[in-house]
Amino acid sequence: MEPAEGNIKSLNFIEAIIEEDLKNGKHKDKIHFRFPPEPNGFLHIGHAKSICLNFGLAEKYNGLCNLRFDDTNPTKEETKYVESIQEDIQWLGFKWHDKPYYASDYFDQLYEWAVQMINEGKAYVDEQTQETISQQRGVPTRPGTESPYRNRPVEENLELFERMKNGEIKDGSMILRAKVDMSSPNMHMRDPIMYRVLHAHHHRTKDKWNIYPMYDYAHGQSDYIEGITHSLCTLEFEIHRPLYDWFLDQVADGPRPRQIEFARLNLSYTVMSKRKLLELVNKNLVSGWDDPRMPTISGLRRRGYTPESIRDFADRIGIAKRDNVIDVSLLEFSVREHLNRIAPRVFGVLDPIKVILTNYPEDKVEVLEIENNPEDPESGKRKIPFSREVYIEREDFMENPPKKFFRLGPGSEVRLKGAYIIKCEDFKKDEQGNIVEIYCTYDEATKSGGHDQRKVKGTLHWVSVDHAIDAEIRLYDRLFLDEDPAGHKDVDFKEFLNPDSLKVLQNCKLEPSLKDAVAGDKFQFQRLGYFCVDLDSKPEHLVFNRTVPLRDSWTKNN
RNA sequence: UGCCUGAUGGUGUAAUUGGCAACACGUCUGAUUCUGGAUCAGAAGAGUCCAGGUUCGAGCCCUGGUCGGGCAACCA
Repeated sequence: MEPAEGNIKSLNFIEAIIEEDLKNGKHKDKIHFRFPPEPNGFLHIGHAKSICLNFGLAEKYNGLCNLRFDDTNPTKEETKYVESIQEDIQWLGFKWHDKPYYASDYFDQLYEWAVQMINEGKAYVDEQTQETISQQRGVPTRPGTESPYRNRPVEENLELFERMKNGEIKDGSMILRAKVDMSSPNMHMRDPIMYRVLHAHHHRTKDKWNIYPMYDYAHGQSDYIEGITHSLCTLEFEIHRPLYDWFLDQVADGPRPRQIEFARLNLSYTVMSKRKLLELVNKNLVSGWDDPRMPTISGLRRRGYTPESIRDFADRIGIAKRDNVIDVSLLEFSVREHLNRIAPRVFGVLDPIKVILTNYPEDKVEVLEIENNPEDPESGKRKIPFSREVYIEREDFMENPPKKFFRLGPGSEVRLKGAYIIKCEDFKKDEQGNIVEIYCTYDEATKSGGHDQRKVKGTLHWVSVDHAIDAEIRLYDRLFLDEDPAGHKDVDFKEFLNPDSLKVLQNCKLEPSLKDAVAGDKFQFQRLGYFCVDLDSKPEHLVFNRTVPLRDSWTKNN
């Protein structure tokens, strides 16, 4: 994963800014980033991009990165989300500076600054209705009109704001507004709201506050309080930057943070908004935030993705300002790449059909040695029992195979991997015409590792019937059938849900070494794909998730 | 019709003060393989949204367009 020597990865535009600043000695202390999630949902792969960016930059430039919960809206935020967010960041392998920070820790300071702004005539209490205020704000093409309360005396503002804080004011009946510019072409500058009245219980400050600051006011000030140097956010906040700077102007006298925007991640065949993901969860269209089909970090984790693969993915997609849609296959490439290196190879038959080796002794059991991972010489070997009856994959046999079918068919030969070359002599069908048993002979001289170098085109995975253990296997496919499910004006994204995104297979046959596998263990089921043990798995009922199939140039071309 | 912003192979990202458009994924060949995986070798694929201009020379600079994204929550 390290770039080859001489192949230095070029800087993205944010790194270019940082290096320029560093060169000019702009930052006296360490550069300081922050990742500021709102605890109102689980983190997804788009957040992973941002996490890798912020924490990654801190690592690269020997700086710091805070985790700060942007918890200014108690009506949507919950403790369970702050817990999952911390778990996900740590799982990805990043460490935040010091301790988790919270915007709510700054409510007192924010309040004081607001009072100061009132005193300086830069903020006022407005008591018009929401509709009126919205109307007065006007439209982007025409200036807004000023509120009749805009120039009310400081004393009055002070008193009213105090009453708002003390809980004497009804929700929605008064707000504190910054006095900026009602005629600005930037709607965010038309006297933005700083505080609203909310008699809501906050997950941390409990019932202390009856007013809560808005994002625009709280965010930049929080950055400033924490000494953030680079405040990275997504493109939709670009238009907020003048306001971000304006609020900073009101209080800052030292070095101030600089907001830089980059394009958020879009992934094909999925949705990436917390609102939509929440909807899938609430309507039970998925099993939860960590459903393996979800693009959440917890979903990917349960699906069998590794932190390394996600960080590698984040690395590959880069950072820029133009809108982008990354193909999910790139994410899949990253997991395969990592799992190929680390996942032990095992045999598992998803759709078993019995093969009987007619010339193999009835009671004989051979213990064969097979290497665990040809990609990893350190991984050693394991023992696997072989006997007269084995299961192979149903689709590895065809009664009338096409020309280039390298597997089993009447009269043809294949190798059972790690064992012998076998030849199909006959097969049996039931009344419905389904093949139920295949009869083969084995060639004793072709035992794996022996001297006979006879080659056959096909190699199959298999499991000894008497030694097989049963398992449930969950096969996942993309959650949506449309490349951009949320991109249709007239069709709800849920219309594009893939009805076959989950297939549960029972009575799959696995090699006995898998008996003690525990949740999270990852394997390559030879010739099939990468699988991991699911959270639901129990010793008496193993459950595996398919993380991703192997690349397959056969089915792709047929 | 206002403001902000972007445009480079199919996808994503590069291209130092203007100097032969590069890398990765994908695709296609071939080699190799006891995984139709992996690996290795190679190829095709853009002349940089358009039109002008400056320059010996423009993806980079200038002018004017076109197209895409965002902005009018007491959300973040």
